[in-house]
Amino acid sequence: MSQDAAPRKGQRDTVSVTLQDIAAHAGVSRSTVSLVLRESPLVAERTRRKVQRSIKALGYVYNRGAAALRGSRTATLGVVVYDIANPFFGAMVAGIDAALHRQGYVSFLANSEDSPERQQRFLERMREHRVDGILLCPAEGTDPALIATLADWGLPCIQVLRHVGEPPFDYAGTDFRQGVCQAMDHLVALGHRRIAFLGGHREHSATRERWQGYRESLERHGLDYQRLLRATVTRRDGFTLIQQLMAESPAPTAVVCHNDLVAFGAMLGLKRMGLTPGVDCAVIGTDDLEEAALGDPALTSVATHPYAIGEEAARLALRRIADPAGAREQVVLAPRLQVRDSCGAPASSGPAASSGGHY
Amino acid sequence: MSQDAAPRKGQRDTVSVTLQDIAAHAGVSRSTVSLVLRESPLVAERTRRKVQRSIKALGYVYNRGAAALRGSRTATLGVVVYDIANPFFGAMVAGIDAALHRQGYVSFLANSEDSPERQQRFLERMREHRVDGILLCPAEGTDPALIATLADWGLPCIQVLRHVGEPPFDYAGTDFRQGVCQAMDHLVALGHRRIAFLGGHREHSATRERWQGYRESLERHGLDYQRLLRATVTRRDGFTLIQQLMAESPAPTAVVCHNDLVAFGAMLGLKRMGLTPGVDCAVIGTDDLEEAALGDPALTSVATHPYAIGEEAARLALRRIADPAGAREQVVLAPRLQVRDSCGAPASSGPAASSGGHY
DNA sequence: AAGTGCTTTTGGATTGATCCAAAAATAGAG
DNA sequence: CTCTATTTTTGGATCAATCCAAAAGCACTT
Repeated sequence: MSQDAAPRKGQRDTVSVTLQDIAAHAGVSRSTVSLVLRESPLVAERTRRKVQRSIKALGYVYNRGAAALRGSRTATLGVVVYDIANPFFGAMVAGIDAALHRQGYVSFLANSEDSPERQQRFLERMREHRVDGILLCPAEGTDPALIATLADWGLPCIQVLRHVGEPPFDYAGTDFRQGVCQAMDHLVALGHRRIAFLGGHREHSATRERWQGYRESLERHGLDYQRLLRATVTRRDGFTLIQQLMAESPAPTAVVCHNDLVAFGAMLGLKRMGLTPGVDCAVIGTDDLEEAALGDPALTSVATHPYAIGEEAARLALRRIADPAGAREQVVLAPRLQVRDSCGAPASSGPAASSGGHY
Repeated sequence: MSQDAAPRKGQRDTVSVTLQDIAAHAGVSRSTVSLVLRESPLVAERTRRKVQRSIKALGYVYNRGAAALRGSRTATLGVVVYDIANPFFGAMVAGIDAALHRQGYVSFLANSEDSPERQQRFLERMREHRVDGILLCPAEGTDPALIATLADWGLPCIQVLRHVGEPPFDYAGTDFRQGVCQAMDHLVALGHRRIAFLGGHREHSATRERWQGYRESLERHGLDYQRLLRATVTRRDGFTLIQQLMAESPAPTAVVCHNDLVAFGAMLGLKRMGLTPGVDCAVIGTDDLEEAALGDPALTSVATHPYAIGEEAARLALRRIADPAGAREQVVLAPRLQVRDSCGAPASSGPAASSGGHY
């Protein structure tokens, strides 16, 4: 009879070791063991060691679910992106992952595919799982009220890359406006005066910021030529649009692209027309993906540091969880123009210097 | 005094609505509400509706943590990949995500960066979170004993893409051997007789399978030329290795690459030498990433369907969770050669037909 | 009216940790 | 050798659900 109660070898997965068991083994109370596990400074050194020995001896596994039920943290976070197959987001998620891991956090990932409905379902599920916070790259068409809803739910939310709703909110991203300005300045310095902008999702903060940078730069440099082609953000779009554009008269001598994928497409489109990227038309991308350096020609690109954005977003989330009432923060990294071979001076001018304007 | 106990508007996050509250509101017991939530057929239709109305009225949020404590499932899964920034894995994760979401599951993601230590830490954390199962793309250098350890932990584990340890185990992937064979057959049919293989991680099932396909094909077609260049799996490797290879004498007339990234690098390397991919040397990739179709020239590639692999892996995981003692399964998808412009007949022969061998 | 076989519903025990106020042990001062 | 002050330790209540055996309700027979 009493034999039945003994823990059976090799079948431990049914009956798991609990705090109680360790307490008994170490000759202390449940509470003390709990304190040891949470590395409380209250516990005396000798006791701590004794308990830790018992933990090892019994092969104890901490039950985070049980801890979360009584405590206030789950040490989990929800991460929503809209296109995980895009290497930009891959790198960003890698950054998030690295930063969270260091702090003992772990994250649920969802791919919204830019569908607000999918996004909503995932967020509701995250609420049921009692995550400590959310990292959100809002899907296109996200209701701005969502941010307030999450606040009502008591769920800290850090927006990443794009943002919706009214400030103040927590946000981590890059200064896309400044990035485009850098690209434009560089082109103007090389002598370009007809510069087009290629691509950009419909209505989004990240797109608006780029367009703003484009328009501002035109004005600042007193350029008349303005050509802003909206489109989605794929390689194929770049391929198609550049060919339309180069058939116009006058054609641009340079294009700045919404992202690297569009730029790759544009370079390919130029080649398809028998033109040489960087000679017949300068091309600048945005993101500086790994492949940019190995393009043909190597692509000049505005580096937006997705890995770093991910890290910053994760850190910000942890700060907000620690201090939910703290002032909202906006971490905006500075982009950096990575100059390579895809943009030279305009065709008619020599390999001339930084004083623009002989076109 | 008693006013203080009343739930305060707009501050509901401190005191949450529980089953008990709903039971009281609907005039039934806690157990009945629980049954309704789990869609048990035991509950009478009238009762169900009454309870559901109360759930809506009180704005109840299911607490999955509490449910998991008493019940046996957490409806969560751990997913480990080794390079989330690689678009192949991005697509795979998207497939996993889609399949899990449909079943109400949600997944923790970790990026091991091919470090067995990071992988180990994550798996331990997953155990503490009591996930129902693991989808594992084992990091390079993973101890084969890991699979047995996970089994000891009572954690179902589906290996994806690569596998370690002894069969039987659960696995989802592609038949890489067959993929390489398809590529080789195609090249031989076009008249190629000197075909090299480029790239491949050190020791891995997924690499071994490809090499096996290469060697088998050489033998089957009676080819003497054999050149297998090991390397890691990046664009840069392809770029470097192809240039070494083409400087040899005799040089190959075609290369099959470990993945598309290596193939892109190889095409770029050929151009750098003044050669034309698809004319001076045929190139075939593996994976068929989105960018393959838009390469210059468009890349012929063995499609390995990462999204589908992700879906299959997720489905297999759910099956194994439902039936932990069931027979182990290996879901191996068939790859498909996607013919494009990067491989023609060898330079000296005409645009000749399917009867190989005039070289 | 009692008995039979269903379908529904129920309360108490249980899961495994944390919180908290209070008790116990120890150190230091007079 | 007390008495206080400080450091450690503790047990009971609690978190919010599920499990399970038993009770209640209900429709039919007989």
